[in-house]
Amino acid sequence: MNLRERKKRRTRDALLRAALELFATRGYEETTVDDIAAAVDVSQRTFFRYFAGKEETAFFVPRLAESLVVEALRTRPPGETPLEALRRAVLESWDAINEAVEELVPIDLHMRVYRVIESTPALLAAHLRRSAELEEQLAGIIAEREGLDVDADPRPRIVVALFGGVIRVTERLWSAGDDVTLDGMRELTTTYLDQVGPALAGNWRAKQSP
Amino acid sequence: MNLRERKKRRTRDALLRAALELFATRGYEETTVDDIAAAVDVSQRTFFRYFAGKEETAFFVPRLAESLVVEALRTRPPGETPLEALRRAVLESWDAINEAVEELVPIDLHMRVYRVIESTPALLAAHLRRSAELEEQLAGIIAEREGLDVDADPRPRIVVALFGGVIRVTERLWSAGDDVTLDGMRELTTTYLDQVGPALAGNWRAKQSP
DNA sequence: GAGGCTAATGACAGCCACTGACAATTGACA
DNA sequence: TGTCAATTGTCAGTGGCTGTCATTAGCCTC
Repeated sequence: MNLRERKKRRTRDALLRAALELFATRGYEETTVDDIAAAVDVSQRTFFRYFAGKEETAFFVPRLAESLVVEALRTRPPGETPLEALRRAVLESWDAINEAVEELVPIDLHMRVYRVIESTPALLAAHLRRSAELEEQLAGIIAEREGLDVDADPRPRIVVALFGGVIRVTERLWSAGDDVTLDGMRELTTTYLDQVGPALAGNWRAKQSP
Repeated sequence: MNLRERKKRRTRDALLRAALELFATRGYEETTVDDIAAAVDVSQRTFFRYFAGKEETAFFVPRLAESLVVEALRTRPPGETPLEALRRAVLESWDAINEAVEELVPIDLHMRVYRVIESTPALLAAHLRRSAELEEQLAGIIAEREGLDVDADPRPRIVVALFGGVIRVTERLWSAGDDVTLDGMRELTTTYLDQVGPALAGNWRAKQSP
């Protein structure tokens, strides 16, 4: 890698970390692009040459994580049911995500930013749209696994929507709760995914959930 | 109602219709707030006194529709299962929605704006966030019906997430397709909701979806 | 129905996200 | 080392949105 390339990477990472740090401490809306640029001592214009917008910095790390999940789903054995494959893809890429993220920013910072995303309307909206795009990808992979046409058969999209819904409910609860660690999130996720079956079983009043 | 009140209502409606008309013909991003204000011959500042932002005009009508669905769910008989109640609440408030909307703007204009929402990233993001808020409300009502605590038991949120997911898949397909009528949407919705059961049944390869 | 009160409006200035254009700088490479 | 291309800074401008203040217009009382 060139000196030039290295310099660019360094600037980008510095901007990213400065932005996330500011978001986590001061809040997203309270941080201006000028603040971020000033923290790294570059012009505002340069910031926009590295990131399409302020928002993009907040989703830089999540995007990384998502790509790993997609990869994991692609390599799931074809014997598993769609819901099973999705579940395992998420849970088993957890460590790889952790590792990849840590190389970019401290995992703790990432977790704090995650909470900012959940609690900032503009960011939450963007997050949900990004999730919708991810679900579209996942549905495509599921359809392929099952030998179906996504546009002709609605079922792949429906299972993925269900799955995504559970994930989102989990994220929300996690970010609102006290245990804001990575393990806390993993635990919540497994618990909730295990609830999907019972939740759809019909009459809830018979047996209460634990 | 005062002359003052009537005048305000007229101004608001004029701004709303002008905005939607512009969005539908020229596109959302291509329409400036100044354009909207100019079309009604008021100052830009006045626009912002009626609407919190450009976005709000696009979601004024959907908000109305949502409130009717919430109302419908509240009055569903307690014997129905959660999914049943949700399904019927949506389908049976359809006519009421149609009526209420028509009083504000031509239904056809509303349908055209709906497509703009689905195809404009910024609006789609806002739409998804609003949907998430609506789902939160619906989950609360479901929990109440079943005598559960939403925060202790995840199942209400999970069913609503599934339901919402199906609705969103429907909206997306509808807005991308050719039959952009109200009846077309209603039909798609019933079809898809009927698919929920089969989609979760596990092995799809056995029986293909019609 | 004149006059005072209050609410709605317009005009203006300013902040912030973002973009295009051009000049200055800096690394790459012969 | 000198030339070329990529990176950066500066400047000017647009669009969404807000605060402020003076002006206007409906309302209500005497």
